[in-house]
Amino acid sequence: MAHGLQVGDDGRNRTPVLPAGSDDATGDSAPRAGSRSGPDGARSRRHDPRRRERLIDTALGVIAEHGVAGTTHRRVAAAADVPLGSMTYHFDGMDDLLHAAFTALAGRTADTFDAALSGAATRDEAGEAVVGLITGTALNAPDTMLASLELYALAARRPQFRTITDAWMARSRDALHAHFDPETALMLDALIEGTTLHRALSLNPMKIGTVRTAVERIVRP
Amino acid sequence: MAHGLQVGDDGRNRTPVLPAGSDDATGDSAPRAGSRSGPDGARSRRHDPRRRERLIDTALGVIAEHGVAGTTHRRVAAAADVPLGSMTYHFDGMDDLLHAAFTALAGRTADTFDAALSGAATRDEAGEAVVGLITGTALNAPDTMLASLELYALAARRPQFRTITDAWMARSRDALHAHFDPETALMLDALIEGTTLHRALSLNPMKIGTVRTAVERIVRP
DNA sequence: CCTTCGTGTGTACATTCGTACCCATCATGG
DNA sequence: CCATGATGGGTACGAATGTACACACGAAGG
Repeated sequence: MAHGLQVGDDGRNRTPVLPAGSDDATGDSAPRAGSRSGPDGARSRRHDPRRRERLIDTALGVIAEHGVAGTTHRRVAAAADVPLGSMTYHFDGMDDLLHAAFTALAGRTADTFDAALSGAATRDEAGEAVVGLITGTALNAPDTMLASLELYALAARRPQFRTITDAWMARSRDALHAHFDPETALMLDALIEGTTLHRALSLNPMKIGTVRTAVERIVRP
Repeated sequence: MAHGLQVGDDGRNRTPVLPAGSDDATGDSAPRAGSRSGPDGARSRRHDPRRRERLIDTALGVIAEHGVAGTTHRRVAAAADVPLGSMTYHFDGMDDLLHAAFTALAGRTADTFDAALSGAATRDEAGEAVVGLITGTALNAPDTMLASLELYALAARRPQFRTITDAWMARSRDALHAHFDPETALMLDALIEGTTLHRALSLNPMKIGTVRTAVERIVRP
């Protein structure tokens, strides 16, 4: 059972069901053999615990590469090397997959945020931690940045995804509140957002020195 | 002729073509009558100069509402009340439509930017103009904000759209350079981006006073 | 040992999409 | 007044997608 997705549920059967692979049987496929393999060649066909988590990770990669638009069950399944049917088993639908993927993304990013800021003892160290977040690899990994953009666009349009961004932003603000007054935290948050975005899109990204100057100016009392 | 789209080109004919509306003829539609109308009821069937521009405008609205993902020829055509075939006539394909739409969006936004900043005489006035841009209606119209997000996501993934964002950002920077040193202009640009984004996504958007404080801190020498 | 049920897999189907035509119609310019 | 080409319009077709099943397996419990 996954997600309360029940299998033989409400008694409605749709079609009489044909015996086996009777009439169409596309023929191509050759589904066995090489693919889906452990180090050994032959078997390794089943029993994949944590497959759902693996699918979520894979989905984030697909989202980053192709956008929410280009994220299809088939593409994610192929990238994770699982059969298409596995998607409908583990997720209630496309929205469920997207929701799970973006929730994971927001959670990890917020964790990174928390970790960087919780290590700072002084206000100056906190400022430098912010500089590190903006210029570091965690927030700027192309996959993370691209997927975040997709989440923003999605959340802006579909309220059901706003809860993810809301929770994310709340966690970011809280992490900043530990070191800065509320207003400054808000401004810093916006600066981080804009700077990260610009660094991702611009051909010649802002120098780290400029980032540091900007942070210093914002946090300067 | 539009865009070198030639009509009877490469000699391959696909199917014999059936006489008129023979077999499928979905039945619904009722394509004449009310729709597509000027103020008068009956005719008004053709001659629509500037249709291409109208389609671009409509496409921006569709992009804002449904995202690039949900932007289809059929949806744009329906929204603009033109037949589907008109899309392939005026645009070489989906990418051409998107490119035209986002180019128009970037141009208009940059115009707004220029206009606001060119009206400022002093550094303080320029700062207040920036505050006005962030909190004003032009950049924050939901359609503009949403479409911009879509453009960012698209440009981040497809280099052919980067020229649009690059030109846009260059114009923004230039407008700021008229009043601020290059480094400050860069920081301001990032701040504008992040603040606008946060204001669009957040449930309780940053107060205008906070925006003003942030701008003042950044431009503070 | 055998039953049973959660997990995994393969495939069909309705729907929607981009695009490519072919035909109709009007504005021009001779 | 007519020929002509640009413009507008309708529709068919292959491809891709989300989803729903029907079947296959294998570990847990008797």
